[in-house]
Amino acid sequence: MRDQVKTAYGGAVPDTPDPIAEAHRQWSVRWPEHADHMAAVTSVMRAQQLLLSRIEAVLKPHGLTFAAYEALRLLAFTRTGTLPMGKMGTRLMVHPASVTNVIGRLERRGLVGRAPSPDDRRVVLATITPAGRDLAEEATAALNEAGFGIAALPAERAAEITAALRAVRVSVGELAEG
Amino acid sequence: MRDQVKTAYGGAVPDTPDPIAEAHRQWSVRWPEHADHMAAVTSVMRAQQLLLSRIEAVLKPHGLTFAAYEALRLLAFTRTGTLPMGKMGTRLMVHPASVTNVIGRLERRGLVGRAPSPDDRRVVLATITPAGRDLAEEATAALNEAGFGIAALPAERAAEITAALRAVRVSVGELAEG
DNA sequence: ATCCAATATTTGGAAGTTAAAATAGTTTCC
DNA sequence: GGAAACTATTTTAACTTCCAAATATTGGAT
Repeated sequence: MRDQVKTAYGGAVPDTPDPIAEAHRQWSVRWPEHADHMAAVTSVMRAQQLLLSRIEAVLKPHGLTFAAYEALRLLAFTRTGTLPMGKMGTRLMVHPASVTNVIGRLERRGLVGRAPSPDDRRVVLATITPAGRDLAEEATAALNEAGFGIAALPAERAAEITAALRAVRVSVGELAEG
Repeated sequence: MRDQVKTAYGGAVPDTPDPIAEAHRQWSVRWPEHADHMAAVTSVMRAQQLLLSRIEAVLKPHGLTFAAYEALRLLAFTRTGTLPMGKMGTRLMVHPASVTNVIGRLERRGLVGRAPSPDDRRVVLATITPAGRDLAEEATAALNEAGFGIAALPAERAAEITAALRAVRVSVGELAEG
């Protein structure tokens, strides 16, 4: 079992002990006052990449991408299983066109239905079907079992991440201070 | 100045005080032992989305996407300004096909050159041009000025994020414990 | 010398993203 | 009652990413 440098996208092995620490060092030489920000941003990007690839690997056997899973879960979590397209975009923080796209694919698979709202005919209502509910439940169980790709991480460490990143969301104005 | 719910993709305003806290509550009801992991992962995804959109806004006037910037910066940071395509993929942690793609675009704009390696004819060497170097320098200055999208965040908070996320990278096996 | 397994890159295709324009329906306000 | 302004969704087009398959090239084993 050699320590080869393997495939390198999803689950990867860099050729430097810690590429981010290395970049931080490089930055410190020329722009010391910005090195911490650079490293934080790079860390977020890299963590997202790692987590996304693990999560999509868990979801793949169920035929879902992360985007599709999020949409399905959102619907499954509402009492009626129905939500206007626009509302979904807001909740998921994605572009309306992305909602159209994802829901379109889910619809073709019979996991959600689509119908114009009786109240406002501009509005299109997406509704999760029983099959969609089953799949959402199934996929959620799989993700939980897999600890969302970070099962090995103690819960306290996970909570620290949430807390540390709340500062970003506040700083960017998504959240009120709190 | 009303508190309207605005555009909602790039820089967004959710319709709940803190959507992640809300999701954590929901999760706690049914899967309490996984709620922290779910929240951490969701936080990373959301932070990445927010930061990426701010960073791309800074880079846009310079005609670069974040991916293009990273590739250019990587080349600019090597002494010779030259790297094999494969090596770039490893360093940037992206799929080889993505490297082909990005370098192709940079090449068309005269920011990098491409040439087969004299040593190994399977290998293609990408080299940054003087114009590429200038642009990289310029874009880096812009990013620094913008504090990488989190100028408002104190450096200590930024460092906390890097530290907290190092745990993820370790847990996933990208990094040795340290 | 040759064959075969590994390596490096590119191509083609599915998915996702965004911005901008098109379409349709609703509301507001004279 | 009708024009103008606004809102919701979809379409289109341009990018980006990844995967899987194809194409070259190399290097080691026979």
